Order: sequence, then C-alpha cells, then structure tokens
Amino acid sequence: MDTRSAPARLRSQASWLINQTSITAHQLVAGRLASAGAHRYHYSILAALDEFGPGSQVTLGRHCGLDRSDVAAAVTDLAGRRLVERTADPLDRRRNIVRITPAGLRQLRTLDQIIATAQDELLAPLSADERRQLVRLLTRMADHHAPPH
Amino acid sequence: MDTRSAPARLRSQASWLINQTSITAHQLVAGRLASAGAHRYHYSILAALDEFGPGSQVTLGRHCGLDRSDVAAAVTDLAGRRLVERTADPLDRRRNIVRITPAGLRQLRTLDQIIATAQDELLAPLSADERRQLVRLLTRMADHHAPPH
DNA sequence: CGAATTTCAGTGGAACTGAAATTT
DNA sequence: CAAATTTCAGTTACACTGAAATTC
Repeated sequence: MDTRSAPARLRSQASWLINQTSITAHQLVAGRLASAGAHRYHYSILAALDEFGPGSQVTLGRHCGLDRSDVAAAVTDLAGRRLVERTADPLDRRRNIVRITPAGLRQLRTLDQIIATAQDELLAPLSADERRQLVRLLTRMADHHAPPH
Repeated sequence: MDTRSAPARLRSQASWLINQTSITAHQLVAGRLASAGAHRYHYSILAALDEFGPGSQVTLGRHCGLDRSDVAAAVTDLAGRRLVERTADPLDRRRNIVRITPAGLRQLRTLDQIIATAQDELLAPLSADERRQLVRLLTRMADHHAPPH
C-alpha cells in the first residue's frame, strides 16, 4: 500500500487514517514484543498489576480494556512463566487474585524499554510538541467513547 | 473497558491510544456500513474507482492499502451486486479491468453519507480546529510509514 | 526462462460471544 | 433464586502468506 496515493476521500477521513496508523503501530509494537517472546496483552496486564496492585481478572480486564476471556488466557500464560501468581480469593472464592512477581516486574521494565523504542519509531515524523498534541487529542477521544464509570 | 482508569503507562502511549481509538472507529464505521449491507473494503474500492477510474486489481490494492487476495474477494462480491464490472484487459490478459457502474456510483454516494455521520460521532469531542490538527498529524504519520513509491 | 496478475486455500492474532461451573 | 466470576469453545473480521494457473 502507498497511503500517499489513496483516494482523497479516504485520506481525509479520521477513521481511515487512524486505522492505517493503528496497523503500523501494531506492526512496530507487536514485532518488537515478539522478539522478546512477549505479547501485547502481557504488557497491559503487567502494567496494570504494577500500577494498581493485585486484583481479580475482571478488574484487570476493566483496567486495560481486555475481554474476560482474553484475560483468563493471558493470565494462564503469564502464570506459566512465573511472571504473575494466581491464587483463589479467600473472601470470595469465585475470584482469583492475580499479583505480579519480582520476575514479572523485571520483565515489565524490559518491555517498557522495548515499547518506548517502538513509540519513537512510530512518532518519528512528529516534533515533541506535535507528539504531545496527538496524545492529547487521542486521549480526549478515548475518554469520550469510554463507557460511563 | 474504561480507558480513563487504564494504567498511566498505557494511557500515555501513542500506540495504545491509537489502537483504542481504532477499535472505536471500527465499531462506529463497520456498524453503520453493515446496516447498509456494506463492507469497509467495498467503500475503499468504490472510492478508488470513482477517483482514479478503471484499473487492475493490483492497482486498486495499492491505492487503498488492501491485500491482493482481499481485493479479489471484494471485487467478486461487488461484481455480484452489479456495483462494479470486471472485464479482461485486451492488452494484457493477465489483468482484469475493474470499473464502477452507475449503481456503484449511487451506492458510493450513500456510503459517503453514512461514513460522514460516523466520522462526526467519532470526532464529537473535538473542535473543528482540533479535527484538522488530528488529521494533519495522522496524515504525516501514515505518509512517513508508507513504502517508497 | 523470469516476472507479473489473479485466484484460492489457509494461517494467526484480535475482539468478541455464549454457555457452563462455581460461588455469593 | 438472581448475580458475579472464571473458564472454555467457538465466531467473525482482518491482515497476511503460499502456491497454482495464466499470461507477458
């Protein structure tokens, strides 16, 4: 594809531009994470556990916008690598309590670096000021379309 | 998901924001197109045929960033609905020449309206000035990451 | 021959749905 | 009983790949 020769109709549509950029972003981020044996979901979950502390899988999913099923699968994967621990909640035995391990914290730091590099690649054509503007505008859109809390 | 309560790490990353916004955009656009019995690929192809005139499937794919296989399937679909015509190129019989029909043009006008409405919904939280800024920044990114032509 | 085009079959990740099992 | 949580099986759309058939 050469987006520069796309129909003007598409080139001027926010949804199309966002989608094209999302494909590029995904290729950059997922590609780099894959070479570290990691997955996009893994990073989100480790980040949420680090920032908010241990929590149930439903809570995790709400925090990072992941589906319950995908959280279950990702947590199983992460637990197998000893990056998180999954224990039954003694106060409510329907729930699992998921917590990050020291190894998980170390992995999170590594992934932070990897992802920062990908961001830089993605935002290469923008100045520091423009990057802040873009993040500001996208944040407003994401917040606006988020369900009421 | 409530993106407002996502980890700060994710909320500040351009790639994550773009991805979340892309999901929203896709839901808005694809949902509305579906109620008109249409598909995202269909709109791209009709728009390219309208703007650039008849062309081969490879050309179509290059113009709107679609894979050769997806173009083949979409053109078969569109031809079945008589929105495009597919004829063999007499000068190079490896090629198909795809052209938009009058019915295809009418459908394109309809889809234009549908998609414009979705854009408005997507960009609701932004002022007219901010919408232009966003499109400008995304265009720069898309162009920068496009392959050399 | 090599290269380009179309077409089909299929892969893999992503977002999501339905339903069962368990517990509150 | 209804509601919440986890888990599994499966679905759909999407981006992409490999390979065959045809033609240049």
